[in-house]
Amino acid sequence: MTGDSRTEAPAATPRKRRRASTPGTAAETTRDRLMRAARAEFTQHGFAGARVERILAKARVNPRMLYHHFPGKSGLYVAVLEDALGELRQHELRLDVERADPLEGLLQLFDFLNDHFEANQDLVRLLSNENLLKARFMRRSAAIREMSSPTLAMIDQLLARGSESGHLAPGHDALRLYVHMVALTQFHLSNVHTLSVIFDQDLADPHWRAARKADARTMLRHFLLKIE
Amino acid sequence: MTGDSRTEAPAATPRKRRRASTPGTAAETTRDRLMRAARAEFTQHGFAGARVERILAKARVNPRMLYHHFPGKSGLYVAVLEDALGELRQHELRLDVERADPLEGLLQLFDFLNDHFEANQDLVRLLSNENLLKARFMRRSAAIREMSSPTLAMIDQLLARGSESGHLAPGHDALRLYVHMVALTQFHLSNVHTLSVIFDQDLADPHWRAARKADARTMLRHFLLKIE
Amino acid sequence: MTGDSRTEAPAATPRKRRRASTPGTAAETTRDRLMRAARAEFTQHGFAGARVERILAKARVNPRMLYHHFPGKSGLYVAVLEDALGELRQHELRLDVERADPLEGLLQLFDFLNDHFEANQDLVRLLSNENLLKARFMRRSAAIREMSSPTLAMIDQLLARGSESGHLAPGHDALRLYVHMVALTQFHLSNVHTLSVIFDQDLADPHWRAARKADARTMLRHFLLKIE
Amino acid sequence: MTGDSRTEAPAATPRKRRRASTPGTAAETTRDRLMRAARAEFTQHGFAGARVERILAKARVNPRMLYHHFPGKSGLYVAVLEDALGELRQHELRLDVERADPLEGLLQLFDFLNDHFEANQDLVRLLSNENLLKARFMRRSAAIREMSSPTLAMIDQLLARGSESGHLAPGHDALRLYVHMVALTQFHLSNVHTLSVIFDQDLADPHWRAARKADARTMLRHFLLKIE
DNA sequence: AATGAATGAGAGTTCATTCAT
DNA sequence: CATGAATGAACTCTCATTCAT
Repeated sequence: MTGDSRTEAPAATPRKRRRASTPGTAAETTRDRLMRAARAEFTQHGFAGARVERILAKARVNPRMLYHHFPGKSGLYVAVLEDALGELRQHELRLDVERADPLEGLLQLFDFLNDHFEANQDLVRLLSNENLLKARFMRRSAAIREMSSPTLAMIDQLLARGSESGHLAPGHDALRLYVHMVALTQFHLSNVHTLSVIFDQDLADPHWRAARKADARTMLRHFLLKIE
Repeated sequence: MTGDSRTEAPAATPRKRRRASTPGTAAETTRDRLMRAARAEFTQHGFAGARVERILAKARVNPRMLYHHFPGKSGLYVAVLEDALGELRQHELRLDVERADPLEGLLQLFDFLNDHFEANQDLVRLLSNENLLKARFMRRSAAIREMSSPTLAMIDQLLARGSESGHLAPGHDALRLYVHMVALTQFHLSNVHTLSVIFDQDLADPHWRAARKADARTMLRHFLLKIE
Repeated sequence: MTGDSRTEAPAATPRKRRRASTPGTAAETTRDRLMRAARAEFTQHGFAGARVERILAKARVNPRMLYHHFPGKSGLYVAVLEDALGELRQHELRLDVERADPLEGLLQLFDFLNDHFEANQDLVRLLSNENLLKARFMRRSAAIREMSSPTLAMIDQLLARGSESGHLAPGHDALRLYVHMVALTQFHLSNVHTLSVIFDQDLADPHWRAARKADARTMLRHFLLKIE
Repeated sequence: MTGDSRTEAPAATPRKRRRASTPGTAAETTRDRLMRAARAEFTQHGFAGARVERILAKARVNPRMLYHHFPGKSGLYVAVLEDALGELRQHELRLDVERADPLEGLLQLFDFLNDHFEANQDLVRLLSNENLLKARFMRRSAAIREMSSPTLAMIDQLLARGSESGHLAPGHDALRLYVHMVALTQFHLSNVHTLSVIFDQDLADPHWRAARKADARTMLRHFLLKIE
């Protein structure tokens, strides 16, 4: 562990800084290389399992440089977390909430979440790991709290319009709905390996995933429309 | 935090014999103390973050004894994992699958899972961590695979009887259904801290949890009954 | 290390004690089993590399029993050493020194040494290891010093008779001759593995050994007969 | 005890580069200090008996640095072994094989070996210990095999020239001859302590050694010239 | 903006031996 | 004559970080 006297200030702004950072290009900053390497390392090994030395080697960077750009291992970890969550929030907001059909809008959100998590399993692993740390680092990042709020507002709006127009059942709660959605789009990813071993089936198989998604989507639609 | 004051027979303990172990007695064997301490430590810190020294201290046991009873840190970890999963499987099987009404049976399973995970968050954290390790250790345990197989069979049976009698929609798949159930009973737990921070609400609140459970239960019932 | 306050008394008499000890038989004393196991262990791993636990396991004996029969690891080691050397000396004395032809007698001794070492590589390894320990343990054993003296006397006698009769060159020294003999019968054994690796040839091959022995024997005969 | 104040280039150092290393200078690199300390430690205690901690203390080096420069205890041990054997081979090759009189050449080799081993008893002990380990580590070192091959070739050449010219007996084998030579130059060293104790005489005494060497040299000359 | 050897605390593991029974 | 769990010191090795250059 490190001490971490950092309390608020987001040591590393997660948005693109300096020349758009085209990854893979030779003209990648030392800082960028560190971030990329760190993301891979933290994703693969979690915070405690991650090795600074491996990050350094992968980024082909001198130890001193890490401590020049970041406060230390934890600082780097926070930066990576902010970066990954930033990407999620940034894309999430692209939905046209104002005019979309409420049911369709919500299902679209579901689809987006499903596909984003499947495409960015880094993020899923980072979040899973961060929860195991009891959100110790996330808690300190103002940036993360700020970037999350719009989502619930959007859902709220869709639910309101939907229940007003009678297309959606009333009484739904935005946060709860969001949690259900994420549960149904993230759980099978944050547990692929264990589930695959336990039940001796490959849950990473695209067909299996497609069937699962269809199930989940159906479940959600019925839930939103529930009459009874 | 987690509750587990279990003293019962550890379903999965293929290692040493345990001298009649008089459950509930104060006389706890060294091995038992190690297991309890290890479970707490691995639960709290994950495998990489766990410290053998702390386990030893908590169990008031000499370093050598750990290696007398277990092959090492990993061996101890696997034993803990088997123990925790064993408890789940053992109780799961107590459900009366044979005679229960299919829908009721499945919802009963849902209730059981929901309550078991909420009562045994140790297990949830262990599984979450083990997945981050890509099920590296679980993969070695035949015991875990074996103890898990009856679960799907049980669900299969209920689904079959339900669709035959026309009470349940046909075409459901046992594994997929189980994954949905676990998603809807585990996700909010394996992400409490992160979600609570991100949305600035306490997802550990009993009322919130009760409401969430009701939602999930409804969602599941509709899904099972779906006619469309 | 252990302390070893033992200075003189040979804790363990190496000669057969109790019922002739027929090795391999079920009626083998605990002490015998310990000796057999210890000899194998010390032979294979040397003193520092030997593990008390392995000896215990191999002898199927309880730790306490080792310390009942021996003062500890070192005591056991000394007993093994005495035992192995005792066997050598005991056989060596069977030559008829009084009447044998001097040259033949000495060559017979050479043959005996050659064959005994090849047949008892345990002993060779034990001696090699003991020298690495600077004869630390051997030095303490009065038994070993006592059992060795007859050999030189025997050689002396043969050399004397041989030089008197003119059959052997004069001026030979018993100890030096003995050292030459042992060098030429033991070295290739106490270095088999290294030499085999270094020169990429199998020095354990019986043909190679036979040729080597013939060489050595010739060398020795010429040496004893040298006129020049 | 052993003398080796060597500061020359370590013939066998296939690892890190050594910055021009100005031989003879007081400025000894960390790696050099480690090697020197390790050589002393492994020589004195063998591989199993050697303590990394003592090497570290003697070299005044931080634990981490050992593992920065070497793969671990075994790696360090192998490096020491290569170093010591490298010195032997390097000097061995300085003999003028091409032009020397065959008999003189071989006796010169004998003299060199005798003196080198007496002066570098480190090497003798290392080899003896390595054989007890069944050449486990040496086997991994290609460097050692490579550096050793010229030796036999050299002997072969001398034997060939000698038997052609009729000065040496025909039928000699290079490897066997080398083994005899090393037996007669190394055995009394790799068994000094045990022999000295067993026969209660000081085999380290220079006079004794000189007489022994003379004996061995004679023995070898006669062997090479043998007509019979 | 960059280097790479150095640090010391602490990681997991293993040792020969002894205690309670 | 026998058990096997217990001991604590010491083992090899690894950690995130910083120093001298």
